[in-house]
Amino acid sequence: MADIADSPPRGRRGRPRADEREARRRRVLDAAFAELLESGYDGLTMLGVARRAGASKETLYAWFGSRDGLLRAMIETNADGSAERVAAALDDDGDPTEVLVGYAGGLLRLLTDQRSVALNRAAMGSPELAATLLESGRHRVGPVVERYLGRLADDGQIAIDDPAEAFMLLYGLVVRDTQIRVLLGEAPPSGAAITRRATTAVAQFLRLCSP
Amino acid sequence: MADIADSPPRGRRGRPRADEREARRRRVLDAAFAELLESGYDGLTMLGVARRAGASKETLYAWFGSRDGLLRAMIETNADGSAERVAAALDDDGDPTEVLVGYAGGLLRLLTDQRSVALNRAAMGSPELAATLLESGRHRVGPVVERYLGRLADDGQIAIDDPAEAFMLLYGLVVRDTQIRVLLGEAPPSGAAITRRATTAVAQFLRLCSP
DNA sequence: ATAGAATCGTACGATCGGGTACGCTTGTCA
DNA sequence: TGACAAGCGTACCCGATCGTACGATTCTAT
Repeated sequence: MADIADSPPRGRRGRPRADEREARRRRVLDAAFAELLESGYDGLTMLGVARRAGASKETLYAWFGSRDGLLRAMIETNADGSAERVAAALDDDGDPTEVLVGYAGGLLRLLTDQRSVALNRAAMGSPELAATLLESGRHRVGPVVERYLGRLADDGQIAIDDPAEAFMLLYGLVVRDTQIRVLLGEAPPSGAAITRRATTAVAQFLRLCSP
Repeated sequence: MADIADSPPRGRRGRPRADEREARRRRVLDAAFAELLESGYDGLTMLGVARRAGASKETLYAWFGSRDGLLRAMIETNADGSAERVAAALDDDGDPTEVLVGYAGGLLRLLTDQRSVALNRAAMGSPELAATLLESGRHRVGPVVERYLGRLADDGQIAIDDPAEAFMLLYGLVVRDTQIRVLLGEAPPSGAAITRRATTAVAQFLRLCSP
């Protein structure tokens, strides 16, 4: 239902100022996300996006080349934000438990976030998109976490053999099958549930990582 | 590539014997799975299935009513097999560790099985199918495992508060993000990797479930 | 043998979405 | 102020697929 904010006047046309380009692009991507949320991968039509964004089909093709190009742009936009948030959560010299709980909560929130869910669902419908998502998402975030865990191990705070293995363990304890369930239509966990899960998962992780 | 075995002679028509009906139905479902595997949810067309099964479109509509009806039949067929296998794995009075390792391996194999993967991907494209999958899959298997864990707890073999919670913990330790990765196109784990994972996961589970 | 059921093959109508083309409008910049 | 770029609206083509219809064919049952 949520329509686009009408920042540019209704009949807006003509050559835009440079700073408006960026806003326009965001508006189009927002519209695309909204369409994806409401109608799913199949339901995402170029005409629908264009209408919702107050743009024309031809503009979309000029900017993104094709429907897949639009989807790719959406994935990359979303991944950029995710990677930044994860890196920020781990860039903290405080108590490892707290840092990890913060990261774990963020991870759960991220994975069950509306946009991520919609994109993951969409990616299941196209091998190319799936590869893009895997590449720009998991393969970019994993190493960051592994480095952090490696540092903890070097400091003797935890005892692990392999940072990658430890990362997967932590991931499993935190996420379990939550993401799949949400992808299949279950309601995402509440904020309280996320906090609870993050806390117990990190506790279990630390318990498994001490002699 | 794998084409259909040509049990019924090429030009086969006319009223079939009763025992052939069942075989025919399986052939059609097999063909549908093959199409789904190769071409995905969007690529699964009634004509394609009909051709591959050596049947006609009209027959498919007579049997399944619609494209969604066919998909639903596929999900239910697959779920029946899965539920049976899980129940069988847990119907064993032997050493809990061994039983759990057997179950864990079976679970991983199940979740990364080609057909399950294809069906899960398909379900992401349609809320109705997703609900069907969730209902006939997870919601049917979960309670079985929880009952088994509850029995272990009653016998004092493990210390847990809530069987449901314990089930989720075990699930997380076993599966981690394996299913999602496979859904997104990564290669499924090898048999050896599955065994390894099942063993360590159960060990970790038991370690977390003892005072 | 004969009737009739099940099914094939094929054709058909309808809808829908991707992608393209083009004229008209409206800002920006020189 | 005038030229030009950006973009809207709309119409159009094309291909694909769902679902339906119907005659022709071949097997089973009586």
